Amino acid sequence: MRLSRAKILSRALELLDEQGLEALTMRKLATALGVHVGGLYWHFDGKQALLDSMAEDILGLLAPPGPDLEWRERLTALAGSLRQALRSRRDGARLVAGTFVAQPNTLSTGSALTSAVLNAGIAPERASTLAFALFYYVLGHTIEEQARDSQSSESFEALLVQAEGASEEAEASLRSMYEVDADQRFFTGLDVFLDGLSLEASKSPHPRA
Amino acid sequence: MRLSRAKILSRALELLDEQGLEALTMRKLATALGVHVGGLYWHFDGKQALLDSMAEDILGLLAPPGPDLEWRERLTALAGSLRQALRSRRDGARLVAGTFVAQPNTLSTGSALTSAVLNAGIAPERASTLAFALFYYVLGHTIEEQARDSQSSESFEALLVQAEGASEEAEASLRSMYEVDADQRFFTGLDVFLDGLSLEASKSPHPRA
DNA sequence: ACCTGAACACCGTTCAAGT
DNA sequence: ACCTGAACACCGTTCAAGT
Repeated sequence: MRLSRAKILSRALELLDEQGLEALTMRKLATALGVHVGGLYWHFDGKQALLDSMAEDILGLLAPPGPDLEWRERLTALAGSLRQALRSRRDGARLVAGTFVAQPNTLSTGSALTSAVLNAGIAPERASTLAFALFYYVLGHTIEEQARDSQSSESFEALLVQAEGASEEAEASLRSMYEVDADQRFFTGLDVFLDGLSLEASKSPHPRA
Repeated sequence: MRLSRAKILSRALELLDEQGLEALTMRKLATALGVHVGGLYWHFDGKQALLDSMAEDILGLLAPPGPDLEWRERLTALAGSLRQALRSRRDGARLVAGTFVAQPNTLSTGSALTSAVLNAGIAPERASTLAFALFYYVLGHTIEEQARDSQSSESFEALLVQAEGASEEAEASLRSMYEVDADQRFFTGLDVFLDGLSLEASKSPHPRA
């Protein structure tokens, strides 16, 4: 069974789903491929290079929104699709957060977000800044979602008990994370950001679309 | 020289500043303290417990805003102070992102944000969700800021060259991260979110303050 | 060109034994 | 109570040597 970048990559993504980011080691990956560790280093420069490729692969799942969407629907679709892409693999958000790659899919994700923000009527010199702001929100939210997936519900109970002593707000905060489902929390925060964008655009309009 | 939780913790934070999160190992920490590795495990249950304590220590730097501030000023101060706390140590944001602790400072950070959002006039059942949204934004932004600090400017040049081939937007995006300073990017994104909050509050007002 | 085999320089964690 | 000393079970990476 011959090796190849593609084969290594897909096996690595499988391992990620099965065991999580922590357990993804070059040695386990080699064993899973029926090969000695050293062999991997002919195809990839190192573990980080492999992780970068995995992140790039995940961002490749981002669905380009239909071209006839209004800016707000377009940004909602993009942000939702980005979140889904990150959620497609266990620890996907943390994986992407740990890499900073200039590869096709990563760059096109950035430019898709930026052009959608431009379409909202935001001035060019602020558009990319705000596109990144949106990206950070999606990334941060999804990291936390997946962190919760990996946590046993018992340890979350314990956390709640701890919080009860602290303050009303602290307890209510945690409880809402437990009760309100992730989709709703995600889109609630997103909508507030988009409300802000539309207000920003109406203040100093740069018409487009 | 006797060991203690406090001594281990402060030496660990120094090591973090000097070498970064990757290089912070139990063995190096033990050596820096003039002690054998095993000794650390009497004071901390494991490396994660130490990291949790470090995160808790960092969040302890969050300055409580004056009580007579208007909600928007209060949230701006809180978010800015949170960012500064995370930036007080090398890789501070990534450190905090990797922990999910129910300890006093962590919980009080959450409740400070939540009560400030409540003060903005947001309905209680949405306040904590939006407080978290804000938290994710600050965390994500600061992680990226610190990632850039740790990157050589040459590798950033190389990234830009890569991006030039991709698309206009991609290049402009990256260039803006390079040119616009971090403070300005941070508060630009924050303002948009706060604009959204005020709009949200005016739609279904829950008056407070 | 592509992989083996073995080594190098590390890790986190445990635990009997010492003091 | 607090730490030593030593071991266990891992890591990522390199590289001569094989095919």
